[in-house]
Amino acid sequence: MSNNARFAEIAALAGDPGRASMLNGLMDGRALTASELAQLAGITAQTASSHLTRMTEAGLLAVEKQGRHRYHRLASPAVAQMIESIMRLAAPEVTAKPLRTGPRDAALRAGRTCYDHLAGHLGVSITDALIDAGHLDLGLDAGEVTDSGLALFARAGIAIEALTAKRSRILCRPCLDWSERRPHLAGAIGAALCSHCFNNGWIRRLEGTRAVSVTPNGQRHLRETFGVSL
Amino acid sequence: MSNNARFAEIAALAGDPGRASMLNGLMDGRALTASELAQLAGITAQTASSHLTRMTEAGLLAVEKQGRHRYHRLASPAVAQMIESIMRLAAPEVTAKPLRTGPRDAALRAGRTCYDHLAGHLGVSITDALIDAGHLDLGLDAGEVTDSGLALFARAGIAIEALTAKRSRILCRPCLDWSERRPHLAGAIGAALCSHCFNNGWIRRLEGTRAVSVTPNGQRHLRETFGVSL
DNA sequence: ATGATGCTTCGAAAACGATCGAAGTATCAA
DNA sequence: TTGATACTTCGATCGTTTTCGAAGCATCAT
Repeated sequence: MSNNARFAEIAALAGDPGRASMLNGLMDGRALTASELAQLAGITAQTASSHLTRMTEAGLLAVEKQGRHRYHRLASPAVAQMIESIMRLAAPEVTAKPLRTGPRDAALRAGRTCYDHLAGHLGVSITDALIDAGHLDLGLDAGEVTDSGLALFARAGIAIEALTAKRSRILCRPCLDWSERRPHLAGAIGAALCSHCFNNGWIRRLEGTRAVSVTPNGQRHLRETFGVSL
Repeated sequence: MSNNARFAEIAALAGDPGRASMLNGLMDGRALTASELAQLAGITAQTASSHLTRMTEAGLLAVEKQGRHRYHRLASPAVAQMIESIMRLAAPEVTAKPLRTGPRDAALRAGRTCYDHLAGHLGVSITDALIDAGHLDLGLDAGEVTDSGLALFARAGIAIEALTAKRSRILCRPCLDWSERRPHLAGAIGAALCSHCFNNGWIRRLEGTRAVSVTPNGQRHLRETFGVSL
């Protein structure tokens, strides 16, 4: 198959509303079952199954069989990056007034994971606090951690040297937040910060969703260490 | 329209073989006429016209009217980035043996522009030379210019400070080369290096194509300044 | 075993989108 | 004005894709 045909095939896969919903649903990095994805996309199990098969064969998804469940996840960070780059074009003007989609997903808007970093009000608040304090500098495409930021992460016990050492991944970049319509911190630093929060019990995942809640302990640490007011 | 519908719409636009050809053809950053794009995609002018209209309305392309010609180009670097991220997934294994597509596009394989930086044998050679000499360090996602690299670019008259100052764009990153199946230098540095080569007459665009050829003068400078052997 | 759950395969109906011929508008060159 | 070129619009056709009901297979619980 020619390069161009493969290009079109990949893009076309992402170009169906049902499949697009599933891909977006997997953007938090977790693996979901076929049924969950079907419900998420608002289609029947049969339809979802066919979509999932096609996306797996094309290398977009990876499957893991566990008993009678089949867990689907994005096959690689490269897939997540493609999805994000499409999102960015699909995003309405950042200046558009934030339309509230209803109280149903208040928890998601408050805080959630976005592939491997933090998003929602939580993610944006942390990012804003870091920028305001001069620890971080975000452009449209890339970003940089300042010297004071490096010192801060070091004090917090996040080893930045280990991240910069293997330069296989971009250290610091912005990622457009769906609910807040503003950028939050992504890249290796964003991922490290997210796992740090999980590991220290600062945040907890709400059972069965991609939403996360901040524990009282986490609230204190985020305020004291990073100057985040939630 | 919901976010998800817009996401699917954008992806679907890139998911048609004809439109995919056009988008790829515009990846060198130039603006092409509707006829050129139609021929490139192997479709009639009518079909191309409808495709171009749709992509323009969706914000993927920008048009400029000049006499009876209409010049189409990618609407923004964000569009180029999306295309590249899809390309990356569509690319066959990098380990695959480089299949030669015929002598017809030998010039393109030798050297061409890729959106705003250099690609082909030329682009990869420069990148390799910089890496070998320890001026550059490229990972999968990101890259870094070493101190010796910064000094080298400064000596060559490329103002890196101006690029790092406005951090709105990523400075240095790899971009997968189609013909060489290996990464070449992209990002703000890649773009700066490319225009430097054009401005100093080191390379010249072959009339009506995205191919570039190295002038004798350029050959000498590239060898002496950057240690590139072509 | 028996029934329930999770998922896939098959097949047919329905919707959609790409394509191009034909005709129309706009610009250029005499 | 006349004819050529560049592009768009209209309309009809045709192939593809999506979709879901029905049925089948695999796993689990009892």
